[in-house]
Formats: sequence, C-alpha cells, structure tokens
Amino acid sequence: MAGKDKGTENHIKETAKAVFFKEGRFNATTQEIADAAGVNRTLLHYYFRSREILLEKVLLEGQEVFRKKMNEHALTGLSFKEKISQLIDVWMDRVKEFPYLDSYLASQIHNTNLWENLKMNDKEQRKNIADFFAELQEEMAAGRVAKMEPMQFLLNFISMVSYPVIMRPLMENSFFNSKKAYVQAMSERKEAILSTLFR
Amino acid sequence: MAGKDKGTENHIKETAKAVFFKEGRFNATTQEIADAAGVNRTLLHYYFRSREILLEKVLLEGQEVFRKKMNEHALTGLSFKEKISQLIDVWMDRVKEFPYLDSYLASQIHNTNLWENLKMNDKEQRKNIADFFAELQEEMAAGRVAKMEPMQFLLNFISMVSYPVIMRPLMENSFFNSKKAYVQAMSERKEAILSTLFR
DNA sequence: GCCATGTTTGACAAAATTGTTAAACAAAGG
DNA sequence: CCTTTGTTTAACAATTTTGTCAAACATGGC
Repeated sequence: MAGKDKGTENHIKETAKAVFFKEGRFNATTQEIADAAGVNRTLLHYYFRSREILLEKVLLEGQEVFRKKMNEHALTGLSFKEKISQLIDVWMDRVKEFPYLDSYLASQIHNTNLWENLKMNDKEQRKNIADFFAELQEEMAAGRVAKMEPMQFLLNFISMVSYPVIMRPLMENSFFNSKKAYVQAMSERKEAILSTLFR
Repeated sequence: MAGKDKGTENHIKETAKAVFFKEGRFNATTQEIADAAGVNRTLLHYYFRSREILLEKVLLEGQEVFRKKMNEHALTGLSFKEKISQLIDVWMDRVKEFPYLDSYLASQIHNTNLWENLKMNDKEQRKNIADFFAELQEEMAAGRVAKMEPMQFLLNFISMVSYPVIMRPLMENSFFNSKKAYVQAMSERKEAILSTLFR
C-alpha cells in the first residue's frame, strides 16, 4: 500500500503513546512498540530514525494538546472556583487516559534534553498565568482562599490532583485495604481538593 | 584487608543509596556503583549477587528508617497542627537528603515485586493511622480543618509535600523563572501547606 | 505497465550489561 | 606460619538492544 504515508506514522505514534503512557511500559523496546502497532521494527526507524526521537515527538505533541486544553478552561468567564473545578476535570481526564504519563515524566527527572524541549517561554503562557494569579488574589482578598503566594496555591492544586495518581501503587499499598477503596477515594477526590483550596 | 566484612558491604549500600537517590542516577550500572564505592564490580556480586537485590535492600532499609521516624513524630503529645508541622519537617528532611527517592518510586510503578516488599500490614501501623484519623476528626469537628474523609486529608498532605519535589524540573520549567525562585518557593512551602490544610 | 512510496524480511555490527568463574593477592587472627 | 576472609584482576558467555542495510514485495497513482 502506498497511500498510508501519514497514516502509519500517526498510527505508530498513537501506539507508542498507548504503550508508554496508558500501559506504563516505559522500557518497551522498539520491537515491542512495532509489535503493538502491528508493523515491522524497521519501519519505526524509517519514520523516526531512533526510539528516542519517537518518544520525544509523542511526548511533545501530547503536552501541547494538554496545555491548550488547560488554557481554554482557564479562560472561560466562569467563577474562579468553577474554573478550578473544570481544570481539575481536565487534568483528571488526562490522567484517566494516560495514567502513567506523569510517572514517566517523574522518572525522566534527569533527562535535561526532555525538559529543555518541554520548556515554554510563550508570552501567551506567561500572560495566562499572570491573569490566573490576579484572579486568585481577588479570591484571597475576599477570604474565599487562604492567603499565600499565588504560586504556592498553584503548586498545591497541581500536587493534590496529580500525586495520588502518580503514586497510586505506593498509596494503595500503604493506606488502602483494596483497589476498590482506592478507586472510591479517587472518585471523591475532586470535592476534597475543592474543600481544601476554598473556604 | 580482612576485617572489612560488614564494613564494605555497608559502604556499598550507602554508595548505592547516594548514587540512586541523592544523585538520581536510576540507571547506574553495577560498574558505576562499584566505581563510586571505590571497589571492584565483582565485589558487588560477591555481597549482593545481583544489582536488583542490592537495590531492593537499599530501598527497604531506607523505607524502614523513614517509616519509624514518621511514626515517632506522629506519636508526640503535641497539638495536631504542631504534629503535622513536624511531619512536614521529617518528610522535607528526607527529601533534602534523598531528592530522587520518590521519583524513583514513581518510576517503578510497574515493579509489583517492589511494592509487594514495601507493603506493610503491621497492626501497629494501622493503629497509628487510626489514631491519627481520630485526632484529625476532632480537628474537623472543631472547624480547624475542612470536613472530608480523613484519607483525603492524608492524601492532600502527602501530595503537597512530595509532589513539588518529585516534579521539580517540570515545575521549574513551567512556572518559575529561575532555580533561585524555585528554591525560594520551597523554603516557604511549609507555611503554605499549613495554611491550606488548616483554617 | 511502470514508478514512487511504503513496507517487510532477514541479516548484521556494535555496544552495553549482567552474572559467573578461576586465579591470584592481602592481611588479620589463630 | 598457615588459614580464612575479603578483594582484585581478567576473562568469558550470554543476552539484549539499537541502528543500519540491502533486497524484495505491494500497491496506488501516473
């Protein structure tokens, strides 16, 4: 078949995404990825030249999609709390789709090359954060959020959403009796986070 | 030298701990560890038979030390908030000593063998958590802590302490202008966490 | 029908790593 | 002094993985 050009390339990327970030097989070999995609290993190199480049592409593209979605939801006309609530949803959706993505990022803590590429110096991005912080400070002034550096609030927010997922096995083994109990807790997570961030 | 028996074995373990969890070189080879310890690679196998076993031992022992220290501080006669404050200190101390430990755990999310070994079914451990929860519920009743499942509070607490460290490169690149700004934020972290957990 | 592109097959070199073994060496302790 | 234990040296087999290559095959588009 000659027409598959972009098709297969994309299919391989999607497969890699699934293998790495849905199944969490961070050490999957090129062979395993090719098998999962139902193509020959040589084809991976044909399109991506190396395993590293494939992984990098997949990661960058995913990050881009996610970043955009977060920005969208941070820019609605909703109340601040409602906005946070939606951002939690977006994040949790991603986490449900790619439960191992953040774990992978955590494991790549030393891959400076990776972080270099994920860096975003957008003016736009910075402006969004600034706007977000301005709104947040109004909330603090109004007493609906505990007073602190906006950055600390942001760290708290991200931490509470992401950590329990990244560390699921540790949390499950340390504090929960069963997988079921953990799933139950996760379903109640959003409300708990909101109760903690707002007063 | 004949008398080094337990000495060298320990020295290797300490070195491995440093290489893995202080320097974060998760993929360090047996050769690299041996070099760092100033001994021959064969000696590693002499003492530990395999890289995996060495790593496992190091991890288990470290976990044990940490667990004990946390329990100590959870059992003092201090006020609940003061107790939490101390637990944050203990955790942050560990994090300063072994900045890559949690990242490593996150990266091993699939190593069921590891989690099996880290599991703790202690009656004692469970009792400690139960006591902690009882105290926490008093705090909620008194309105000093937002009402929620105690387990959610625990997740919040651990998340906010641990996540910013695990994800340091991501956070630094995404939200901070400089390493210095990040370090500054970390030094103010404890107060921010307490303000968020208590009201 | 032919060409370009996508795709498979099979094979290969090169490197990295692990675990093992045999032999020698060092030195402490009896 | 001799034995035991710890330690090094050197070499080796086995395995895994990566990236590359040449050749053949398939097929859609011209």
